[in-house]
Amino acid sequence: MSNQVITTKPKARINDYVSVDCVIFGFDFTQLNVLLVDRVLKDEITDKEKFNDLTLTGNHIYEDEDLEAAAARILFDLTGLKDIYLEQFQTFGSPQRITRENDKAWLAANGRDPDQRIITVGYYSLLATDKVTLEWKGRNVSWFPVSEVKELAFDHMEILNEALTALRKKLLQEPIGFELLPPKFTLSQLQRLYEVVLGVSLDKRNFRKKVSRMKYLVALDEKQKGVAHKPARLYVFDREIYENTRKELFDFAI
Amino acid sequence: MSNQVITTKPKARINDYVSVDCVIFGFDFTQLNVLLVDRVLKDEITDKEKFNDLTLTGNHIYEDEDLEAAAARILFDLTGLKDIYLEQFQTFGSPQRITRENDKAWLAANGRDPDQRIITVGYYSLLATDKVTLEWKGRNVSWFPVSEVKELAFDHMEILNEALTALRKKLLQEPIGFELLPPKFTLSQLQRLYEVVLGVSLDKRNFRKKVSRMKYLVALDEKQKGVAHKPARLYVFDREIYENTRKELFDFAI
DNA sequence: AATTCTAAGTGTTTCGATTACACTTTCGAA
DNA sequence: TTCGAAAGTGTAATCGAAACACTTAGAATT
Repeated sequence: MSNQVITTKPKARINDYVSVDCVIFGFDFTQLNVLLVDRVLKDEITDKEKFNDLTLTGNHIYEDEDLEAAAARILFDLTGLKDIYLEQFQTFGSPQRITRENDKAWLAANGRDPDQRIITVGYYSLLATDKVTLEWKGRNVSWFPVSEVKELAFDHMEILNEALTALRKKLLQEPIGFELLPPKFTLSQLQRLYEVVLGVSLDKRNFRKKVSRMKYLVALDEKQKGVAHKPARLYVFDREIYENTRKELFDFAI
Repeated sequence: MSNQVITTKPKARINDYVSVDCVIFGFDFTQLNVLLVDRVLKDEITDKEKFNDLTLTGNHIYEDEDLEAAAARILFDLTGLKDIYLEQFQTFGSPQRITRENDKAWLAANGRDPDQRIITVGYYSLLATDKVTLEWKGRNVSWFPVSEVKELAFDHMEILNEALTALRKKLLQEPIGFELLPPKFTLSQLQRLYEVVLGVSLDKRNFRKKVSRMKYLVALDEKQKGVAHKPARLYVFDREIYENTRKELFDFAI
């Protein structure tokens, strides 16, 4: 059986036992959202928005492809964007990852061995845009508020939970929140981001006092427009200042 | 060719493309050490203690085996110990992991395809003992001070560096230092552990003030014996108190 | 028995960060 | 012109971090 290669890259998978899954987070100034794909083909959908037919976006790894490159490729397919923030957070490889009957049935129906354990390298990514494809491989794609997702297909709920835990830890230590915001943002938007992701509420004055110490958060001579209240000042994150002034944390929690 | 199975477990590897590597750390009250294996068989050693023939301890994953179970198995083989602290820290899967000629030659000589990319799930483990086997699969095994290891076979130096970074981050946030100490230890030993692992020097009085706030660090009515100076009080880490009083950190570094 | 060596153990002050808390301002919309 | 809604601003109290030097207890030596 001949296999016509039409791209310049060889597209052979390294094997069927390893995949990369990508937990794509987005922020709409109100909630933290995650991009989910319906595993049922668009044509065949009967019962809309059943969470247990929703999955994270995953894919196999090609022969000459780095793990992170595979995650970036998934992202590019869904957003058309490159150079997106990506972070490897955990690898999942329990032999009993798939237990539910409907998951096994889906795998069998899609030509895979439901008892074959797959090792999945998990990445999460942070998007500052809500522009994504609405369809991927003939399947519906859409944003869901993380707080409302209670059940997903396969073990993807566990993967999402671990991604969220990793994101929170990271956010507590490094200024990655900016990856979820447009280049120019207000302090209230930034505060809301921290509140939503960490699940806490923060005092406005104390928050502003704290961020005013961060030199890499630069105030612009520019204000919000078209809002029905006092317009907020806009800020940018200056990566260069951050890289030059960042210091290691040595406040240990023994 | 028949293959006699003598254990009760099926010993088939899931495949040859995935492995688990285990970075085994130990602490001798003076230095942080790492357990390394000479990839050259004992019989064949000509030039002793060449770092570029030293490797971390890794292994394949069996069919019915969890990733962490595979790491625990490696540990058990080397120490005879179970329930060792284990932490998954990163998965390595670059297609160009092996570049050096001597590494490729070693793989070829050991019946493997030197150009076959292997995906390795990295765990680190913390040992409170220096008791380990001195031989593993016919190879020398020994402790080396982490600070003196500059070069390792394959990409194991990178893996060790990432493990060390992960260990430091973890140590800054959770009281895992106790895993590297015997059940009873002195405050000076604990301080030295933090200094060595984090690569800093700490003020004795401030350190003691800080740890005295940690309720799970329990002072015993017991002292060091046989030391040629004022004997230090012994302490234990009370895991139960820790679990019951631990609170999430919400001091974010924006 | 006295001396020496070595690490254990102990308190105070200064400084900076965290917390708690309420009113005025500026815009668009009605 | 008024109203609604979010932006923006300061102070006092408390807590933790950092800097810093001498005394004590035991083993080893004389």
